Amino acid sequence: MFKIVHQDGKARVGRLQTAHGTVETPFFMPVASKASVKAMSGSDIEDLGYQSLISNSFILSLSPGIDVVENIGGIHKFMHFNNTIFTDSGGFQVLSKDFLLKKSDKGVYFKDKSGKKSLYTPELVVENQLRLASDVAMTLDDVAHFGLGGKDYVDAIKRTHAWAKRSKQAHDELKESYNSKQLLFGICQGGIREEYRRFSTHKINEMDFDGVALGGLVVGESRKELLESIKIAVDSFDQEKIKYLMGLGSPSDIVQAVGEGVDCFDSIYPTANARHGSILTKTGRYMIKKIAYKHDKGPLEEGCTCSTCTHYSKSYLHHLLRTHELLGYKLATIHNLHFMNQLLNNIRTAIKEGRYEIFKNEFLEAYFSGKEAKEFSSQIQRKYQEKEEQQQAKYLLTHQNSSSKK
RNA sequence: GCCUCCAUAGCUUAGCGGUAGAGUGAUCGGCUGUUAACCGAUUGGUCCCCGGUUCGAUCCCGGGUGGAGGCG
Repeated sequence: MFKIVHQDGKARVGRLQTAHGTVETPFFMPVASKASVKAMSGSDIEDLGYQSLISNSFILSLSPGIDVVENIGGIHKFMHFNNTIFTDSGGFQVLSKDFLLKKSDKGVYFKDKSGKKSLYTPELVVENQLRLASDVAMTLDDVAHFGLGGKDYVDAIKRTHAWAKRSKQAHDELKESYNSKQLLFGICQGGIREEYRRFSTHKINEMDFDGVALGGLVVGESRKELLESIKIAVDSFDQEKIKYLMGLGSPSDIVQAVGEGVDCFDSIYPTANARHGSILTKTGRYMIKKIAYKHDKGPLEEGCTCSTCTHYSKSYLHHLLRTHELLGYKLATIHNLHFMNQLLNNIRTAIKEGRYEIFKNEFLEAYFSGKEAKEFSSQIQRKYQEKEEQQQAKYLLTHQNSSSKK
């Protein structure tokens, strides 16, 4: 199921075995909520070298419906992706005003676009994921909004634990009738309060899931608070278990989290950024739609081996994304996902070679001291300065005029 | 040559006797378990010109100029 094969400080390389192959950790999963990594086919994701992705059973239950995917023979066949597929529970969607109607100890009442209300119990959510035939299912959890009072966190924790227990029981009972080898991961909550997080981690750990996840993070905390919470949770989890930090996706955050012992990530970060024209590179993020790239003949990132960078220029991507050409979304997504996969490759290699700390520091140094970012910020500063001077001159002029009239 | 209509932000245009909004574009930023090809900020106007009426005209009147259409 999961085996650690290299350890370097707190960072480790492991192997997660699922019904659809082995995934080497640490790994990053692109998000395919509606059974599609936006702009990409399942084969595209395989071609980029991804061993896994994550979909969302709640969102699939709204459309096309669990039965549709089940009847076609499961989510792998449905979206034509043959490696490991995780499915999320819908727990994160309790944060969404568009979905959430009401929470109760029974479960969550969600509404769809038409306003139709349905109850999602932990048991139903587990069964939906079995019907989708994903390789790894997540329990339904209850996420508190960041910054709320202690009571909200305590309620969320209590519910999450009760639901986790019910999920596990339902999964154990149903698994056989579905003839499934699906794994089930439990999720801890607790926000950024140390005692809450520690308590929740401990409780979830006790229930002996196939893997454990850190939930309720990356929802508004500072980087420092996030890192502290990760440390606490990782510390309280059984070290032999695979640890999944849900929702984390920026390159710098991942590099740091791996250093604390996290094995698995998922996020919309690289894909959403790509579609919005934000390109990931070793020297930081930059915006391809900026006027500066209109005539740039170079690739998105110098030295990148992705199919976008080997075939197309910044100028072309600049044009495609500005004119909302569909190809632009795909080419940019290819680059960002290639970048992430490459990053995780490098991370694993560094751990295997016992130099993770050095790798981490070098990466962060380069990522945050991006030449391009610096150049542009100074350009902007200059521009604003000029503008301010102009406005001041204009003001003085009108002021003089009006006072001379008087 | 005559008649009709039009002229407001780079573009497409609202609008009103008390000096103007929108969409789009442009510039910049943000996206971290996605119903998000999205969201936000900023920038942007001699309201075609010259007169007249009026306390006050982008608005009403006259004359230009430019454009569109119609008739010769």
